[in-house]
Amino acid sequence: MVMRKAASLPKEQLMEGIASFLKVLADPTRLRILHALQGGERCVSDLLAELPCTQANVSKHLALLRTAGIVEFRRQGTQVYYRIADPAVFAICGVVCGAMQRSLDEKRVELKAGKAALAAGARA
Amino acid sequence: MVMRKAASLPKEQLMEGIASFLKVLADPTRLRILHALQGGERCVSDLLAELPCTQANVSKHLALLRTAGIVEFRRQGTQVYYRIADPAVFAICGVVCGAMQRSLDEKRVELKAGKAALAAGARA
DNA sequence: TGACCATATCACCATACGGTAATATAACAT
DNA sequence: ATGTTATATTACCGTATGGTGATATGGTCA
Repeated sequence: MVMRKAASLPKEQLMEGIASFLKVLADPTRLRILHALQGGERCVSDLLAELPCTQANVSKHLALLRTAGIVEFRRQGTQVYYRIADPAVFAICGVVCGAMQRSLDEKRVELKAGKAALAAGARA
Repeated sequence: MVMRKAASLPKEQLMEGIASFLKVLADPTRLRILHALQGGERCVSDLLAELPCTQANVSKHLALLRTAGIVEFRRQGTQVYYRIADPAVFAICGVVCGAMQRSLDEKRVELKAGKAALAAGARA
């Protein structure tokens, strides 16, 4: 039996995919939109009320999130309700926050060590 | 006793922080660098050997990763060895891969449903 | 010192991206 | 039909970003 090469994309393409997914998340306005959607479905005008944004701008960001598969939507009358498609988004943000926290803590420690070294140098 | 306002940044700034952290991750070349570093410390010339990149380019990307606190480095002679500062990076990539996978699966299902609907429509 | 290696930084270009105003589309009401 | 509201799309502008070649910096060796 011939072994199929297990749908593992050329790794090169996987990197491209991860990068373009992350690019969509890597914008403060889109993160604010996702944060607003964390409280449940919202229609575009709800989002407009919560965000300091133009309607065109929000719509553009929503389109991006939509094509990335990060949000889904549903029409109700003239309104369009958006919702998070996969809560993994919040897991990502959580991990990022943790990493940032650790990174900051480390910087703080290094800073303290640096000051101590300087003081020692001054005494010498 | 006066309650301190618990170092909770204005949420606005938190979004900016997460976004700029993710922006650093959201580039295929930098992901390739991180992937190479997953096998342990590498010096710049090692990375140059593994990546289809200019030296200036790799150096620029490493500088970005450094200032974001994603990698750390150590000098040894004329060489500079880089390493991952926090393996959370890989956790993030893992979660992203999972989300992408689910998103693709969903698209596949919708596609199938769409075809079925078309077929039903054709029969009607 | 000077030559040589590894790495970092600079100046520049082309492209991508976020924001906006204007316009288009879609659903409903009259 | 016409008008109105809600959302999407388009065209454009300014800026940020990735890539590159040239140059600078820093360490080692003779």
